[in-house]
Amino acid sequence: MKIATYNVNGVNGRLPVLLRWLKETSPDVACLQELKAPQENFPEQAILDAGYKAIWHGQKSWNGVAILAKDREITEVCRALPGDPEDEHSRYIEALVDGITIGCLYLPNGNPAPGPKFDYKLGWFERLKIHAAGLLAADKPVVLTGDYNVMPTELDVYKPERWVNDALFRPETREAFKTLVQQGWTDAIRKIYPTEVIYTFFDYFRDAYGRNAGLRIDHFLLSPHLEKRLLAAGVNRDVRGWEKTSDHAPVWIELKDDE
DNA sequence: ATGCCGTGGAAACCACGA
Repeated sequence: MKIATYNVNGVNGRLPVLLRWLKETSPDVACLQELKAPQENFPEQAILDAGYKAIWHGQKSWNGVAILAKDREITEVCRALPGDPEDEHSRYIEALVDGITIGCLYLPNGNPAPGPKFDYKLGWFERLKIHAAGLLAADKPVVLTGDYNVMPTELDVYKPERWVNDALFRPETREAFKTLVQQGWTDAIRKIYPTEVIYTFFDYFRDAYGRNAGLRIDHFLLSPHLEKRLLAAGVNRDVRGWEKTSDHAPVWIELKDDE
């Protein structure tokens, strides 16, 4: 089973690219972030026509997450990260697909840091850790994937020294990601490629893609059950070079079928 | 060091992103 994640940066503006990517790479499950569309403006029919069922949590202007599945049922578990009823951002949706719990997340950017946006990011991280610990304790196959807005190590940044004070790379942010992983999760890309430079995001300007001036901020965290089933992982880097494309590239994993 | 680009929504600019 192939599972992919893609920060589309506007699901309607990106629809031709999204449909082409689905057709060319044919993931069984696709987690989308940054829909930037209210609930009623999600392009459900076009996605159904492409062969995918979908659940989504939209929001006017910003955020928004979705889970798509081809030829499979999607059973929604929740559409908010527990722990703060005041949080109105659409940044988390969770579903069961083929017995796998799939958490699709869009972690806050957090800039400028320090400040209230950075506090919100760290608070969101703390809630994610609590939720993730509960998922591990349930001892089931789980994937937590999406745009984490974190470069975990210097290997994941084209010029680390320029990012040390940025909310995506500050010590507090890296520490939060590290302690999350240390609960018992596996970073799928790093399991397959421990030392390679791999990026999932390239700024739109100054030809960041052409210069390979990127960041690795979209991640797959796997529970122990799924770590054993991991066959392959990668980035659809060429998608970032398409016309009218997102500033993120899709990331994917391939899992062995359950016995 | 920087929003130089891009999106959405409102209103011919602004917020936001990483």
